[in-house]
Amino acid sequence: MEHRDELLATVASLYYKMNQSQREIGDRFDLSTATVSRILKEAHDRGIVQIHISMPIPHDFELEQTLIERYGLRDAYVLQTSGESTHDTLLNAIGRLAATYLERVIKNFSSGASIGVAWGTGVHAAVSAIADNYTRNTDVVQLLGGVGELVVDSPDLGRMVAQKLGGRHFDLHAPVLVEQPQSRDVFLREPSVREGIVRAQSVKLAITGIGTMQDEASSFLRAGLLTRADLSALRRQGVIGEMCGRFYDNQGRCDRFEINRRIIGLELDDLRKIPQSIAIARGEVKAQAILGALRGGFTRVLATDDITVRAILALD
Amino acid sequence: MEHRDELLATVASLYYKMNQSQREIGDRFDLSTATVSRILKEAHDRGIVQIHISMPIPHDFELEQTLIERYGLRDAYVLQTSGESTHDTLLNAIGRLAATYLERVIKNFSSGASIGVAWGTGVHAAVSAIADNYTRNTDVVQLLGGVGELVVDSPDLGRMVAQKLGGRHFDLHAPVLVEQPQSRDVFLREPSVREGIVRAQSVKLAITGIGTMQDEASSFLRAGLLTRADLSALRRQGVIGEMCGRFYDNQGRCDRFEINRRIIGLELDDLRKIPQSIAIARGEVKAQAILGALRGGFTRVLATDDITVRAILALD
DNA sequence: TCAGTGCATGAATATTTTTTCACAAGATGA
DNA sequence: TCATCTTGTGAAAAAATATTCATGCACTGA
Repeated sequence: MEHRDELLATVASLYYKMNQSQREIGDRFDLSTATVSRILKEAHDRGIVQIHISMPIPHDFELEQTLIERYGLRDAYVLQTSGESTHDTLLNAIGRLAATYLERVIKNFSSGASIGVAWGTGVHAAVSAIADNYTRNTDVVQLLGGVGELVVDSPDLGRMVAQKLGGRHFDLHAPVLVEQPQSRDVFLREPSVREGIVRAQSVKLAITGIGTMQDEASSFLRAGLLTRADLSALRRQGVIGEMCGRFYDNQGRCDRFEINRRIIGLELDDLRKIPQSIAIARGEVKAQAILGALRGGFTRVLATDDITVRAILALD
Repeated sequence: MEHRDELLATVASLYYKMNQSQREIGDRFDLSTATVSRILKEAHDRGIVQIHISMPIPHDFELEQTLIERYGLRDAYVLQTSGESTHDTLLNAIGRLAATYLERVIKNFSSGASIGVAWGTGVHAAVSAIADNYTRNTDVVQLLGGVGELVVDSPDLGRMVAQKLGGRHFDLHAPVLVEQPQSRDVFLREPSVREGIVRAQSVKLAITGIGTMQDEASSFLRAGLLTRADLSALRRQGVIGEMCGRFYDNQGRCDRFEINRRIIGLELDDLRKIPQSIAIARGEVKAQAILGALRGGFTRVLATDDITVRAILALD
C-alpha cells in the first residue's frame, strides 16, 4: 500500500505543485486522464492532499448552505465562533461578513439605485464595517420612522452609510410608533412622509436587523417605545419577532396584530419585494424571531453566527 | 483589501471544501465563471489557498522535471534529502522510489515480458524495495556476466527479483571481464552464453546501476576485477563511467576503449534499445559518470537524489 | 473637457477534467 | 471446471474550467 500512496502523492504533487495537466501526468506514468483524475480524487479522499484556506473571518459554510437551501435564501453568512466571546465581539465580526455582501451588491449597482436602512445593533455592526473608499453617489433612505437616542437606533446609521458611499441621506420624519392608528394616517398624509415611504419601497438594497420580544434584547424596550408589559402582551398575542418595526408571529404573519397599524415605515410585504436585502442578527434569544423572519421570507440574506443557526435549526 | 481577501477565501472554501462548482459559486455571488476562475487563481497566488501533500518519500519535482527535459528522460526520481544521512540510507530511499517505477512498469507488462538485471548497490537498493505480492510469472535475465562475492554484486539480485515476481531466473554463465578479447569470443561461441545475451537483448525492462572510475566507489575495484592502477589507466584514456560492465567517456562514447572488447554482457547500444530502463545511482562522486550515461542515452529513467543532480547540473 | 491608457469583466471559445459506459482480468464460490 | 461478481481500466461523452477577446469603465494628463 505504501507504493500506492507514493503514486497518489506524486501525482498530486505534479498536479497541484508543478501545475501539470492530467494529460501530462498521464503521459509520464502511462495512465489515462480518467485514471489520473481518479487518483487525484483518491488522494483527496485519503487525506494525502490537504487544502488549507486562511480565512480572515471564519464562516461555517455547511450551516450557510443549510440556511440557503432550507429557507430559500439568496446567500447566508454564518460566523464560525470559537472560545469565549462577548455578544458585541461576535456581532462585530458578523457585521464585517455582512459588509462584504453589502460592498459587493453596491459595487454592482446601476447608477441611481439607493439603499434602505433600518436601525438596531445588527445594522450598526454591518454599516460600521463598510469601507469608506467608495464614491458611488448612492443615496440612503430610512426604512422606518425615528426611534431612540442611542446611535445604534438612530438615523445616524443611515447618515454614516450615505457618507461612506458619497450619497445623500433621506430621513423619514416621523416616529416609528404612534399612539393611535388615526395618528398614523395623519402622518401618512404628510407629503414628505409619504415620499419617504415611496423612496423606501424603491430601494434596491435593504439593511435590517431582527427584533425579539424578549425583554433583554428588545430594541423597542431599549428605546422606551414599549414597556415590559407591552412586550408581554404582544408575546401573548403570538408575536415572536419584529423587522422594520413590524411585528410578526412564528409563521411570519403580521396582519392580525393591531400594533402594526400604528407603525410608520416600510411594510413587510414591501420589504419582501426589495431585490436585495440582508438582515443582521445573532443570539439564541433571537432564534425564534429569526426563524419567523425566514419563514416569512422578509430577507434574502441572513448574517448571523453558528450558535444562532443551531438554535434556529433546533427550533424548526 | 481585507474584504477582497474575504471574498477570495470564501470562494476558495466553497470550491475546495464544499465542492461547489464555479458556476454555483458564481450564481451565489453574481460573478461569471470566468471571474470565479480568476478569483481562485488569485487566492492561490496570494497564498490564501495552501495545498499540502504528505509524501511518503519526498521528491524534488523541479529537479526531476529538469532532468526529464534536459536529457530527454522518460521519467526521473530525485530524492529530496534533508539533514544528515548516510549514503546507504539515501540509496535505500532512492531504491524505494525506483521500486514504484518498477512495480508500475511490471504491472503493465504483457505476459511473457522479462526483466534484465545488472548488479551493484543501486540495483540492490531498488530490487530490495519491490513488494513481493506479485505473482506475474515474469522472468528475470542477467544482463552481464558474474562478478564478485558480495550479494550486491551477484546474481542473487536477479534471483531475488525472480522470486518476488514468481518467475524464472536466467543467469549468464560467464565472467563479466576476461583477460583477452579472444577469450570472450570463445565464451560467446558457447550456445548458453549466446542465448543469455539474446535473452538480455529482448528484455522489456532493464535495471542497472552506474559505475564510476573513482577508487572509492568503483564496484570493479571492490570485486577485484580491476586494480587501482587499471582504474587510473582507464581514467587517463578518458573513461568516466561504466554501465553493464561497459566503459564510456564523458560524451557517452564507448567504441574506442579496448577493455570493452573483453566484457561479456549486454552492449550499451542494445541497452539503449530496451523499451524501459532505469538506472539507480547517487553521490557527487558519481555525478560525472551519470552525466556521461545521460548524454549517452543509456537509460530512460534515472533514480538519484538532489545532491547528485545538483552536482550533475553544475558539471554540465 | 476629452482622448488615451490600463484594468476588470463576461461572452464565447478552447481546453481540461470528470463521468459514463462497456469491457476485460482477477477473485469467488459452487 | 465454470458461471458470477467485483474491480479497475480507457474511450468517448459530458461537464467544468481556463483563456481569449472585445467592451466598458475609471483614472490620467493634457
